Amino acid sequence: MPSSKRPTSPDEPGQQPTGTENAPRNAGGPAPESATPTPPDAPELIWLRPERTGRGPRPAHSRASIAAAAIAIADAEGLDAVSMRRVAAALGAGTMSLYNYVPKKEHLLDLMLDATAGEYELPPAPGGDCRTDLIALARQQLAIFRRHPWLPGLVLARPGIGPNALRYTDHFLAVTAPTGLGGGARMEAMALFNGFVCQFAQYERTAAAGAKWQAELAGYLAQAAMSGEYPHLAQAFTAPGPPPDPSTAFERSLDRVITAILAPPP
Amino acid sequence: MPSSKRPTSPDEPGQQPTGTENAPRNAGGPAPESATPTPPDAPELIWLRPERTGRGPRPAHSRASIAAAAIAIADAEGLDAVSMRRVAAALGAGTMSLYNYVPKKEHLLDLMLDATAGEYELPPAPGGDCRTDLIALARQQLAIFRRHPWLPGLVLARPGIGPNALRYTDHFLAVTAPTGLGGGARMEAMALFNGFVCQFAQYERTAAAGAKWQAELAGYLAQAAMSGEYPHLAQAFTAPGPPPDPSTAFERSLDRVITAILAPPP
DNA sequence: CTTCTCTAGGTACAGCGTACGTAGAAGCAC
DNA sequence: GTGCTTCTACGTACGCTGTACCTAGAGAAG
Repeated sequence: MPSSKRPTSPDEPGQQPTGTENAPRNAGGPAPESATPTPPDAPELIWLRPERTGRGPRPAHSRASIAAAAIAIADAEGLDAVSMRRVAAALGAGTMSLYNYVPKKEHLLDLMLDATAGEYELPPAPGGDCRTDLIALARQQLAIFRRHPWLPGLVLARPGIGPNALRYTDHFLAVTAPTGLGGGARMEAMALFNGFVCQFAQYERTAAAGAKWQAELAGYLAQAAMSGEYPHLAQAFTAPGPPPDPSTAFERSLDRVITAILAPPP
Repeated sequence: MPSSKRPTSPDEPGQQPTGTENAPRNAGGPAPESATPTPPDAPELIWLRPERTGRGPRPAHSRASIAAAAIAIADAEGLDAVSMRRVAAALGAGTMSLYNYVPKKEHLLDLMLDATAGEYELPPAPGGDCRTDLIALARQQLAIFRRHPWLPGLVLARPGIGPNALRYTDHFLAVTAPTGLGGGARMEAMALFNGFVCQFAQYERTAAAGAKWQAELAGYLAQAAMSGEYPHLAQAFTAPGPPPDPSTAFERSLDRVITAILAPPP
């Protein structure tokens, strides 16, 4: 595959994901010649690779410390500042040494993703009222997203599942157990729930990104409404009554989402 | 701005978006010396820049043709194949000529985004039943997303609003007018609605991305459920009853989302 | 001790976005 | 018409990216 640089998106659906450059290795040969540096059947999912095989010298770093270093950079300077060189330098390591821990940059992102999922403080057991529990969970999720402005974009682009994300999933399933919904339905509900919080955080982030951008957008919208091409938009703009309070927008929409989740299956 | 390469995300919220390299130009000087190549107050939003000023030679290309070329590349080879060089070559133009039409690559993405929003075939007036109209709209949206597998990722990363997106917005507002909700509330409803469809499409895309990846994920999940660390996950896996049919997952969740939208304000 | 496997890290390459500068074409004022 | 101005086209160059490949050397297994 000649094209490199696939920073966020996993891959296209139409073509084989990554097997192209691994498959031809030892293809057809009965004896695997000499050694196997990263064997062809190595799992794509980083969580399926053991962190340490216990053979050679002890690694100088851990997945946790690598993730922490990358997160620190992303928090301070944005996700685009997280390059392999940058993270390696932050760890005091050579650039290519990082590749001993993380076969591809995507996996570094996976590490970051799951590390943030470890920031949840989940109660040992659900509180009892499903709606209350879900609201508390959503608020905590939004807080984490706000703490790491780059996170929503990453979550939306890469549906990764690491150990910490599993802990979260387990908690969500526990909280929604009283609904009587089946496991599959509750997973779908979780997707809806997470998706909403994540998108809200992402919207918040871009809205806060720049006053100029927002002012321009408002101007463009107003101009469009005035043009007469978009009558309903114009009407929505000039409608009577107070506009909805933006500071409670999250709770308001969250309420609708939870209602949708708790509704009985059709 | 030393850091370039910001493929999808707009910017960090903490720092000024792009004014850094434009502001110092002619700062304090009373007379604007000589010419103004891309003046400092040029709008960030591409839709606020006129496509043609009518002075020099006629441009050889149009925004529409540029967007079409970029979309063709993205459809065929994925969003990462869309580089300025690649698009310019597809147009038969020199790389840097593209920058006469599109000041930054982000704006090229905006063009692509709005071009796909032009693929909706919207009826001249709402059909009458709000739920029916919304279901039809969601199906059309999903169809567009499936036609352009790279689209969900882009939409999730960049909340762009061009002329075609405005047409869509206007239609949504028209369809939801009978709900009695205010303009702001209907905009929030639209965000919820679009977000759901987009995330669903994005999920579909990654699920279809590779059999190996999906198999590994399933294996990892099963192993996690077996480990005893995630009791509710395990229970959800072994629960009795048929798992929900994946082929109707979209309609099922869409139904919940529409219910949430149509619910009266609290 | 030998051997084998693992880690650390340097070098190199193709490709990216785009700043900058030059050459020439087309519209406007006269 | 002439001349000025403003636009378009595009080559070159820079700093950055992910990562393939290779060489040493450390440390456990036999």
